[in-house]
Amino acid sequence: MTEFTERQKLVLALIVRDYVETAEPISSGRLVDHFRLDFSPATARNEMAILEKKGYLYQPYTSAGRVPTKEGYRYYVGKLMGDDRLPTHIQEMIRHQFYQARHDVDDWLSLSASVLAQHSRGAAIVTPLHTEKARFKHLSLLSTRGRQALMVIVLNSGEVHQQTLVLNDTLTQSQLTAIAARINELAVGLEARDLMEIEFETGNPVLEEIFQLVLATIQNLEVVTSGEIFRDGFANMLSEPEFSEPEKARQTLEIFEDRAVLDDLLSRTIFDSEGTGVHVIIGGEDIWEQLEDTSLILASYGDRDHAMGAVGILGPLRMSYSRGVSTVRFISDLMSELISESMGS
Amino acid sequence: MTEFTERQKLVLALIVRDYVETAEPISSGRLVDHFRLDFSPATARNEMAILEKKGYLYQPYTSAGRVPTKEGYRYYVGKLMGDDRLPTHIQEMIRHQFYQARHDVDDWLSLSASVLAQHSRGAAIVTPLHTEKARFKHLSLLSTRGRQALMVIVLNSGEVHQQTLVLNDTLTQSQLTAIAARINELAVGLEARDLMEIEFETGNPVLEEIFQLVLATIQNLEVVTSGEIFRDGFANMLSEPEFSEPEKARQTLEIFEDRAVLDDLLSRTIFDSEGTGVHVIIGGEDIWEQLEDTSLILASYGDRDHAMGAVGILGPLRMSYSRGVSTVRFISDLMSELISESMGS
DNA sequence: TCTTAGCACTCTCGATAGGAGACTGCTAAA
DNA sequence: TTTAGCAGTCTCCTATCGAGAGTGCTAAGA
Repeated sequence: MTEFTERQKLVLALIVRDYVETAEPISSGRLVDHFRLDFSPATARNEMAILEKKGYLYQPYTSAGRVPTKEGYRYYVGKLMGDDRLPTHIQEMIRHQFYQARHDVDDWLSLSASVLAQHSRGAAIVTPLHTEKARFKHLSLLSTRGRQALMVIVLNSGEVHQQTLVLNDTLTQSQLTAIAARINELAVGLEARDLMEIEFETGNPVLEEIFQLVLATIQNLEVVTSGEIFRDGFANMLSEPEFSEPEKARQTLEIFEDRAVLDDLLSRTIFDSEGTGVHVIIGGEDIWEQLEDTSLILASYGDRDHAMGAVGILGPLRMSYSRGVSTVRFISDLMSELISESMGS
Repeated sequence: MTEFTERQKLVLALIVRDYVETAEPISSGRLVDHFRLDFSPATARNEMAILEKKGYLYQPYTSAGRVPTKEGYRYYVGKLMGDDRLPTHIQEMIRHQFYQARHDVDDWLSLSASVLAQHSRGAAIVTPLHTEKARFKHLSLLSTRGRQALMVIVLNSGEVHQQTLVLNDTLTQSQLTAIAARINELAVGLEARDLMEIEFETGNPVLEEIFQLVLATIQNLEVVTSGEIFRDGFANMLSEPEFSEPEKARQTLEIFEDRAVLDDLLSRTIFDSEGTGVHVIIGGEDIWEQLEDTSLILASYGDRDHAMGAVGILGPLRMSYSRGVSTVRFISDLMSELISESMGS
């Protein structure tokens, strides 16, 4: 990678910052003026020409100001952007909101989405906790109505999965409790592949039916990212000028609504990263074509030994990366902290 | 209400249908031509002038074609629109999809949303089952991780509510099971107000803490529409020309993302209607100002004696009401049928 | 060698104008 | 009561033009 002089880096950084705010191409005059630089517009123009030749800036038309390219954003995020923290009073405010909702972990998730959306002004995405290795801990069966029963499976990681079953007969709660107790006895602590080995001497068909369902559910858990994805704040994005063409807005919203794409992105974030760092995906990084005009800032939370989830935001290329990264980082740290706290000592 | 001649009704109906398709003001010439009417454009113009004077049509500008007003749509939906059914092969297709997902009632909900969105080409909204009178049936406590425990409450209606608790101490599964058993003993069959009367002789603080939470949850259930709302297909709406101005799209998306508004609308639909009919809310009916430019088609499902939920779609005023109504009606009937079936005999 | 003033050049954007085309309402005849 | 004919109106498209913004280049200055 080509290296730049300090002044070139400064010019690039300022153009990114200014463009993110104004959404208008930045001219040499404006740059020098607005940031009170100690060199002249002509010098700035020379630097900008160099940055453009190297592919970090581009001109919408012959005599317009400059706009960062994807490469420009990437360089900015990687090398130029300081790692800001959220201001302390905002951190306090957010913490306060979370502690008010302290009894319900699910509330934390939707609260995360809402806080992320509000502070980053992008669209927020949050997934619940999820483990790779599903190890059976406990099963509960609840009679709900008629032939319906709710099956709740708890895994060792603390991950909860549930499903409403429609059985062949109506069973009472005590019958269901008995069946659940029997399965718990046999299956506790086992992984899916071990569960398959269990032989049933009982000729009880109901028990076997339910057991098969438990088995299927656990196996399924190891493959698919489970649970609901919490979303919020897409409306924010429609205010951005890049979505004034409805076709572009539609395409982006389709990504946001499409579980398949999100699952792919999020699961890579959760399991592929070494550290707990924040991932910034700018313009799809030439892997996801649909994301050409959008950027994502993603981070995982939880801990590798138990279960992890992901939080993130989605915005136009021209988004405030520093605000986004600091918000996402803060929320993911906060979630990790809350979860580890609630695991007790 | 003023009555119209048959021909006036015909003209109104055709204008609505044609405008819904083309999104362009309908001229007298186009109308006669396209529908091969046996009167002349001049006659059509006269009728259109009358319909405009009565407030059912309007002209975007002096010499443009006509567009239906909200009143026009309302008259069309109320008196002119036939009650079409979905084509049989589509019905079969949808049924097939539902029967494939027959083990999980929650899947039915998200499937409903997806099917509604796809067939109506609008944005779909689906709520889970909900009762007005919450009567305690069964409680289950599951140890998940550390101090966290999952509380699952089943009501007599079959409605399930759950919450992750963060307790003061780490409890084992068997301790939790014992506590749940104790509460079940005391509380089965009671309503929230009866639950409040129970006196605790036990000096067990953990039991009392959990009991208070159960109580709070049940009381809460009677007030708030509970559970997640399933949404899908907002991207469809962005293709409509009425949302080419991003500001309008943003406002509409905000409604779609805002639980408060949806809860209001949906709970009215569930509990205020006499029959199981389909409600069409056009332009907010002068009650909801935010809905001025949108229409909703809503219906409830389930049965009044147990629990009900709502399904619906949201679209621009210029939406295909006949397709919308037939889709919503079919889905709500199908859901009712599936749920009553699964209640056994 | 690096920086900067000066200047010609390019391109967008907004305003203005004009004309084609689409529909209407009205009038008068069938 | 219906309809042909017609004048009138308004939008929308296109073309034109000038102002303004910003650049790249050149040549002079530090």
